[in-house]
Amino acid sequence: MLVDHRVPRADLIRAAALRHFAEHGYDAASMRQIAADAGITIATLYFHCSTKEQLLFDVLEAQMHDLAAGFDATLAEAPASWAARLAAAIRFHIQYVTRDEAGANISTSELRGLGGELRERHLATRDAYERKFRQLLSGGIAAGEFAPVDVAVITAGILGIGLTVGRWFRPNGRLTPDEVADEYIRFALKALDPRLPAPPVADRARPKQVARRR
Amino acid sequence: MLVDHRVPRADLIRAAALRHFAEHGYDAASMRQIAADAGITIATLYFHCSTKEQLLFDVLEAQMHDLAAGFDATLAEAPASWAARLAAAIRFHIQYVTRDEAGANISTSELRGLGGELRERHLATRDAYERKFRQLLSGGIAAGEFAPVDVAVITAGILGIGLTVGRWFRPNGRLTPDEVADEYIRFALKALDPRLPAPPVADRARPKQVARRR
DNA sequence: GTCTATATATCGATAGAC
DNA sequence: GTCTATCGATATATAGAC
Repeated sequence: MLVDHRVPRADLIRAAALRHFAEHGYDAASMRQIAADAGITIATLYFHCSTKEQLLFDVLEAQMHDLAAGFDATLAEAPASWAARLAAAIRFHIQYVTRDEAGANISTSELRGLGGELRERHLATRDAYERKFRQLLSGGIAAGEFAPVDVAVITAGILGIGLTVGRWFRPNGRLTPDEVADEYIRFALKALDPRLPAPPVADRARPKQVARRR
Repeated sequence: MLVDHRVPRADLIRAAALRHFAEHGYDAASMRQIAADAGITIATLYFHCSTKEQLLFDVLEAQMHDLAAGFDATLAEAPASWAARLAAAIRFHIQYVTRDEAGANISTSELRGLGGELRERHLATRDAYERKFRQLLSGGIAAGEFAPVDVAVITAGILGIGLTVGRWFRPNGRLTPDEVADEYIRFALKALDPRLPAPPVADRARPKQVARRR
């Protein structure tokens, strides 16, 4: 009775799929192995999902909605200043991607597996999350709490940092997720401080390009 | 005589492989299609390379050596100040990943295709490039031209930005590669300016975590 | 060096019994 | 809902003629 019916099968399947997509990549992941990991056969797996691509879509969407919900919950209790809110958002994002669960962030790396309408729909979900981050920057700039920057470019940079942190971070490494977040928060808030002068634009002489190997 | 023997076959094969690995990913890329793209059959392809994994290794190594050579050439003619040198390095990196050639940076996304010794060897090549970047930061800090930061973390962040720029940048977009580089250079140099005070450490209260879907 | 033909394995997806 | 068995396509890699 109290065995394991408490976790719906669909969630078991998504969890298994996430592990395999994250570890082997979408194309290399096998539906047979995903099914085995979820304790069923491939035929049963196909009873629960229509195609491999649809399964990837479901996994990515569930993850992005999870991320967005955590973001909202974090900001709901964050202090009022724009700097504090951006700091809380960065810290949440870093903590999310440094969880030791498999595949904390495969939305970018496995997006190639999606095509057509499913791809468009997931990109819209991703954009919605990025827009939340952008509004933190543009709001702070409008309020005079941040120095003016190119909001789209800097937002992409901050999210890009988070994306790659998930790749190199190791739970037993030198720093904790909080310490990593501290470093990036300090870096970003100093760069965004409106009271500080911007450095002179650096020499824009084109760097020397060596011929690429063909 | 002056037909196309000027480009060695091995280079044609690597270029075709790079295109397919970048576009479809390592696992989804087909050796038959790579061969066809290079104007030969799969049997001829296997005459020139031993395995698909070895071909990926060769492609990634050629690209990293290309990147490192460009980096060295850029710094060889960069001004003496650490800020100017870091700016030149960032600009070079951004310009490299925003080239419209296919797969300007697949070293991270397709690393999963390598295992065992080949993986270790390529990681060593990658580390060598990252070390060049780290030395710009640690050198500037030691000289008092940069504020003290965690060199490994900030270097990873800067390279992470570059990695993701290669994903969203579009040649006909709003900004040129130089303008994108300007934005990140300004951001980084301001954050690293030793004459400016660091912002107060942000509230480290743990962000609220919602339960993840299973 | 390049080809045709093929060996062998695994893939995604389905049919149909229970 | 879950299974066994299988279809048809495609994959990497190789054998052997030229």
